Amino acid sequence: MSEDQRDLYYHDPFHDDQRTSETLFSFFGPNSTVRDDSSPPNHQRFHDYMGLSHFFNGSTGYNTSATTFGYSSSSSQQVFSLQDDQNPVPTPGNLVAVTEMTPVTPNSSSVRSSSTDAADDEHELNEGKKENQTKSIPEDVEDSPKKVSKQKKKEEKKQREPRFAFMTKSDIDHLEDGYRWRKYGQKAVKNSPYPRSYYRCTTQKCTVKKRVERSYQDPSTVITTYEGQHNHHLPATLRGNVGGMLYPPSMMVAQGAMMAGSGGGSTFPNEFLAQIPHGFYNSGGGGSGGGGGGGGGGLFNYNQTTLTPLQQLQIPDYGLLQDMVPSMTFKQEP
DNA sequence: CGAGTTTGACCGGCGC
DNA sequence: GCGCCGGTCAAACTCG
Repeated sequence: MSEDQRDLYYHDPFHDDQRTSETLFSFFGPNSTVRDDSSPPNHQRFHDYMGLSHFFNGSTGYNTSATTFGYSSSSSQQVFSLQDDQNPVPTPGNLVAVTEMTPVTPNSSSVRSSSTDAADDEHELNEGKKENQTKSIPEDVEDSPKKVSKQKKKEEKKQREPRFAFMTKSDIDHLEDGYRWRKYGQKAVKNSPYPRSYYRCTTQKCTVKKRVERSYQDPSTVITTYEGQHNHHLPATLRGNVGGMLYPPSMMVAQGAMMAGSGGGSTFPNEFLAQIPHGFYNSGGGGSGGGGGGGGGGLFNYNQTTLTPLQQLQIPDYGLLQDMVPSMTFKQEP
């Protein structure tokens, strides 16, 4: 993995930057510009925050502007939350989560290479790898299609699937998000006692991958990184009609608009929405749901999982959320 | 028996 | 060139 990637995955939102605990939510697209440690203080960075509604409206594609946004999160910690323009407001009981979006500069060299590159290279890459690993082709065959594909690979490598990551307070490593995933690897993470798991969407021809790891600084925090874009709907058969639950018609429309607007689209709203409301859904599904009782003060709880993205998403109020996910009971923290 | 997980090996990129 | 490291593969294994 390149240094840049390391920046993306470690320095930025997940590890080093946790000193500020503001980047609980991170989003990056291809060739993201990496924010370094000399980034402005938290409140300054709120200048760039945007609400998820922007995504829904398609007004800002992840790859067309350098934007960040935050969302409120709940936990026992207190940080601050975003309210209207860049006024970090303390919100007792809420833990701030911030999504950082970084501009996509096609020619940027800040992010490149590594075997995890673009998921659209995946098939080819895998095939190449398979060949390499299982057959160990002799050098003199180098002229063959393999070489060509290698070159092609290199070229394509510069384009990578959009990725976004977020952190959730959870005892569960692999959060349900409505999609079906197959684990294809696990690696020990440097400087962390917790392994990183690699998942791939099990749907045929869907190249979306995700990584799940636990923050070594805050073991209660799970870091999930999505890469790629689903080319299919949520599996309807999975734990009830998840897809239907996840996407209220309005959101589906907004999603479509966003996709069209950003030219090629981002997986962000898709995945993000999948991630968020699913917790609602599950929590409410079986019965009373875990979110009702109060306790540590989550916006909602999913078993031991606390997902907390509401306020900064600029979702107007909890009533709306209630409308979106009727099976779930929401409560707002003071 | 099929689908998913585990795990050791392998590969490629990158820094030194 | 070498070693480190992240990402992936695939055989073996587990589970329902």
